[in-house]
Amino acid sequence: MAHEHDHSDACPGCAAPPQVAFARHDHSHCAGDVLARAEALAEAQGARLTPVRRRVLEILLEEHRALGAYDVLQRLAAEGFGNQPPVAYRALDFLVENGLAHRIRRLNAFAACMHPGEDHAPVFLICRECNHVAEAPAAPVRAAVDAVAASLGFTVERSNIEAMGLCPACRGTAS
Amino acid sequence: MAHEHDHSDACPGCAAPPQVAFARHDHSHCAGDVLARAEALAEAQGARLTPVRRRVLEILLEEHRALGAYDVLQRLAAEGFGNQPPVAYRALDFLVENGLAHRIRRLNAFAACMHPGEDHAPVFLICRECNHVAEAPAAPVRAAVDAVAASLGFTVERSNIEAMGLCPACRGTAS
DNA sequence: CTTGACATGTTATTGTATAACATACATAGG
DNA sequence: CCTATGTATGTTATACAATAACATGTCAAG
Ligand SMILES: [Zn+2]
Ligand SMILES: [Zn+2]
Ligand SMILES: [Zn+2]
Ligand SMILES: [Zn+2]
Repeated sequence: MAHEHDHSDACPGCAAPPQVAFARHDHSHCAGDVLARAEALAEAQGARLTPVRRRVLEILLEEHRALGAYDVLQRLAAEGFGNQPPVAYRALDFLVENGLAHRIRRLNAFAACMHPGEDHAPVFLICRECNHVAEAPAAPVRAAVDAVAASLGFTVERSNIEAMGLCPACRGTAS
Repeated sequence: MAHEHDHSDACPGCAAPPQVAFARHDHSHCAGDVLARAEALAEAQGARLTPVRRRVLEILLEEHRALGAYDVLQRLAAEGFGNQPPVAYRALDFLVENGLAHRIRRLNAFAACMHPGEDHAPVFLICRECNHVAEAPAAPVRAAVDAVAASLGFTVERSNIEAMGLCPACRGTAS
């Protein structure tokens, strides 16, 4: 489980962020679901989801938002894991490398992947007001990138597609 | 002029990068052209292209590649401008803000905009071998991003679209 | 048991970016 | 002319992000 408490109760980890996500997903259970899928995926790939790595993934899922490496590190240290930057960076890099998390370059931060296993080329929508990050599937976007790259003879291997703007909640408030 | 020397001669600034860009543009004159357009654009927008700012833009154009803020700073200092980080960051931020340069987050670097004034949503193609960066127009990509954002009620204001991969030259070499 | 591969941990350093404040310079209003 | 105001530049200092290099621990193959 991603949380130490019953998920059907008020969930501090999930409910905490005031900006409760603009994506329409089952927020109260997504963390647990994703973690289960992530475990299966790691197993299938022969990747070892060790305690630190797993805990980092859980932390990202519990927060349900983008966290800086040092934020993660702080939590790890409080739980008895190493308290030096490489501990966090190595675990985060592992997760990114294995498709279990993403790096949000605009924020110098990391977020759990909400669709592990599904071969996806995600677009990240970042609200400039509440800082909430949504991971949206974007096959068409990736296709368009590939097309323009191909026209220049460039071969795309990885891509970061990040958009800043206003989420529905914050756009309403701003009026 | 962007250069102190006659551009029809061998141009150290322009010819230097071994990887001569995979985009098909007139490299020997693009810097001068872009600078001229940038000046006109700044004028039109009421933005003041002061000596430092202009010099930073020239540096980016001369190198014709993505430069870190500290690379730029080093050159500025060598020419008698301030030698502290904010000097470079402020000029670079100004250029980005006014559409005269772009920030390549993946590289923690900045590059002159090759199409100033044209309302463009650029895609950056970054070669992992030679580090060359090409700025490709990408209206279809931006449209796709807008579409997925709209479906979630998100309003896109700015976007970073960066792709890592192999440029034509390096793909040939790698074989 | 020894070896090798890999994960974790630590120390130290490098690289990137901004806060806060001081100074210069223009230009508009009195 | 002179001062107020806005904006640009410069400096010091610090915060934030990432990696290099090395030491220790763990486990499984040979
Ligand atoms: Zn949740
Ligand atoms: Zn928001
Ligand atoms: Zn050139
Ligand atoms: Zn290349």
